Amino acid sequence: MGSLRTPRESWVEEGLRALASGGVDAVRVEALAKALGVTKGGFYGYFADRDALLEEMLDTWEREATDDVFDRIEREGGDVMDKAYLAGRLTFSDRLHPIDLAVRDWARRDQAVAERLRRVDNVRMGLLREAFGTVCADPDEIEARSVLAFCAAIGSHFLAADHPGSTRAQVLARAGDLILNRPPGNPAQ
Amino acid sequence: MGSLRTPRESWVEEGLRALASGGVDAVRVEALAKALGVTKGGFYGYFADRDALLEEMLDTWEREATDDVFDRIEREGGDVMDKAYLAGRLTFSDRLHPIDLAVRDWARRDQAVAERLRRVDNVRMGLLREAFGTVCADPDEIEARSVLAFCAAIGSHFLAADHPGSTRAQVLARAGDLILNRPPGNPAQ
DNA sequence: GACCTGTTGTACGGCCCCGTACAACAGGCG
DNA sequence: CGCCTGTTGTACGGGGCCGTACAACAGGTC
Repeated sequence: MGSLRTPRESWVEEGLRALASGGVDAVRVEALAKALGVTKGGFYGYFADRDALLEEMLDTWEREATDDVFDRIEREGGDVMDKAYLAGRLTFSDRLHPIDLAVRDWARRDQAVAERLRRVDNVRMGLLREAFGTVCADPDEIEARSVLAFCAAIGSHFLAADHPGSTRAQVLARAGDLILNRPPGNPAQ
Repeated sequence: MGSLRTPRESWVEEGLRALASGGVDAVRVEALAKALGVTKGGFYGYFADRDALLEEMLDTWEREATDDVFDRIEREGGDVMDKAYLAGRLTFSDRLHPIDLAVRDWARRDQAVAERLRRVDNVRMGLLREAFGTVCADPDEIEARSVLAFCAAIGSHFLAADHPGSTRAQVLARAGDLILNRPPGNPAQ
């Protein structure tokens, strides 16, 4: 029995790489094959077609962005705010974040993807609500601060403006202070 | 001399429509022609190639998103905060906003587009800084609140989460209160 | 009406991609 | 070693798109 020279996961992995760097339209079977150093011959042994790969890529991303993050959080422990920070760091990791942004744009044009993203974002918002629940009591304010934090995290990667006299990181740190309703200059994410 | 049956602007307009609804990769000469009810025959009389059209689409967008907005603001008058609100309403109009989001994603993969977006976002941030300058004095805080407002505006259109018990608009209104550091329930954008 | 000028339709070559069919092949097993 | 099983390379048909060439055409002008 011949061994799996280019296993299923390689295609998914390479697909996610293409998605992250070029968007959905960059996920093309023949291009992935070339990137893997093979031809597309073996691809159709694992996947019915390109859509099946896209589906499985989304499965992988959804699992990594929710279950895997939760597992990691549970293992590390800490208080609710620590957990939210850790979730943020895992979500905006070098691996997940580019995929996240690509999926977000993809979701604008594909209803099924939008549905998946909704599930993932709801999980994340749940963590944020928990965290902000330790800072204020009014549910509407919790919701508003959570959305603000989430939008800042996403939006800052789509915002192209300069900040004369400071770095993006400094500005975001200060924005974090505002969102958490605390004086400037504290330890932060 | 034959008249311009499908003038230059038609192509640009249809291109922007395709960009807004499907991203750059949806801007294809033959598809635009079909949408315009003609063949691509005339296209290459106006444009050297597809890239020339993309360039001109970006010119049009950049002008509408900056100069045209400024002209309108100057004509309408009002105080600085009113101007910022009006700029926001013009920027997030049904026409400009979908284009804006598509350009934002496009910019992640094209350096020249990123440069244009940077110019446009800098103009917008300038308006926000002016507006927040009337609310607080610390430049760092002005910057942080401006970025927060901008990120909320962009990010809320990439965020897929639900808000149990309230609408996205309500949550954003409350977030606006937080950004402007005012008590909830005031008139807002 | 004949003519000119510039727009449009049609046809083409080239390229890239999808999905299929099948032959070539590598490695484990008898 | 020869067989078997499953992976891979190659070749193909079909489709979409780009950019070019040229013929057909419509609207003005004389």
